[in-house]
Amino acid sequence: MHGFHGTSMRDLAKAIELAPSALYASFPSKEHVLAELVRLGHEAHLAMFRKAVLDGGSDPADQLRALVHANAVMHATYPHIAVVVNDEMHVLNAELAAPGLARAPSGIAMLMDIIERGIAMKRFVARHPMVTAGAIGAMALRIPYWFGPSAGITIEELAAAQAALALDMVGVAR
Amino acid sequence: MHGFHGTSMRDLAKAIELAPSALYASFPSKEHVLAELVRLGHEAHLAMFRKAVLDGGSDPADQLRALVHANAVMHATYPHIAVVVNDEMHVLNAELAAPGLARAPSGIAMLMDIIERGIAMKRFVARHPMVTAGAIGAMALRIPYWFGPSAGITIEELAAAQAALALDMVGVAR
DNA sequence: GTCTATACCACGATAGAC
DNA sequence: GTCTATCGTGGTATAGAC
Repeated sequence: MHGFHGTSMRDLAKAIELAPSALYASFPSKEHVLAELVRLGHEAHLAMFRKAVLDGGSDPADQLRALVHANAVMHATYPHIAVVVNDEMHVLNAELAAPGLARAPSGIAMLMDIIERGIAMKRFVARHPMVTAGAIGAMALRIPYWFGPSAGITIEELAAAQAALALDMVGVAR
Repeated sequence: MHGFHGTSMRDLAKAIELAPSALYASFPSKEHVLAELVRLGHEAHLAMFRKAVLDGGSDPADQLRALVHANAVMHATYPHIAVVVNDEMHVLNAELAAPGLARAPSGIAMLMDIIERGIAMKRFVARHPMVTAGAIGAMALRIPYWFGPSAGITIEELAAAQAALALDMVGVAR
C-alpha cells in the first residue's frame, strides 16, 4: 500500500513474523524481493492472456472480449500483485527488471495484434489502434484503485461491462 | 519519478540548488511540500473541468467530448504534476490531504453527472455508468506513463482519439 | 534458517551564525 | 532566507551464535 520505498524490510519481516535478518536467507536484497514478485506476476499474467486468446477462438471480437474479461477478473481478484507488477516494477534496475520486461511486451503486443487483425479483417473500425489499446489496457490497470466489496457490483459484472466497453471502442456493434 | 518516499529533501534541494535546510523556510515538512503540489494540481484540474463543461454547451455528448479532450491535453502537457496528484496523494495524512480531497470528488462527479444526464435524455445508452466513468477516467490517468515525443502522435491527435473513444463507450454513434 | 546484536548510512528536521 | 553543522531515527544489510 505504500510502495517499494515506503515498505521496509522490517515491515516485511513483521508481516510474516520473522526477524528482519531471516529474510536475507531467501533474498539477497530488498530489490530481489520485489523482482521475484514482479516475475511471478508477469508470468501469471502472460499465461492468462494466452489462455484467454485461445478461448476466444478465431474471431477477433471474441478474442478481445475474452482477453478483456479475463484481464479484469485478474485485476479484481489479485489487486495487490497487479499494483506491484504495474506500478513498482520501474524501481528495479535494468538487470533485475529483465525477467519481467521479457514478458511485459507480450501482453500489450497481443492486444495490439488482435486490434490490428480485427481492422484488417474489417471486423473492427478502430481509428487509432495504439490509443485504443492503451485505453483498453488502462481500464483494467485502474481496477485495484476503486473496485472492492463496497463497489456494489460483482467481479463478473465488472468484467462483462469492461469487455462490452472494449468492443464499443473497436466499433463492434452492440 | 521515484515517488514521495523515494525522493529526499536533499534531492529537492539539489534540484533547485539550495541547501536542504533552506527548504524549511518555505515548508514546515516534506509532507507539506507534497500537499501544496497536490492542492495546486487539483485546483488547476477542477478549473479545467469546469471550463470544458461550459465550453461543451448543453448537449451531453458535446460536454463529454470537451471534458475528455481537455483532460487528455492536461495529462499529456503536465504529466509530472498529474502523476503527483493522482498517485502520491494517498501518502498524505487526513489533515494535509483535505484541501485536495475537497476538490477531487468534483471531478469524477462531474463525469458521472454528464453520463447519467445523457442516459436520462436518451442521448447515451451506457449500460453501466460507474464502470464507464471509470474507464473514461482511466484513459487519461495512464497518459503520463506512455505518451511522449516518441509516441508518434500529437497531443491534439491523442485528445481527439480519446474523446472519440469516450463517445463510443456511451453509445453515441460515430 | 532463525535468532540477537550491531555496523553503517541516509533520512527528516533543527540550531545557530550571517 | 540562506548557509554549515549536526542531531536522532530508522533504513538495509551483516556477523556470529544456535
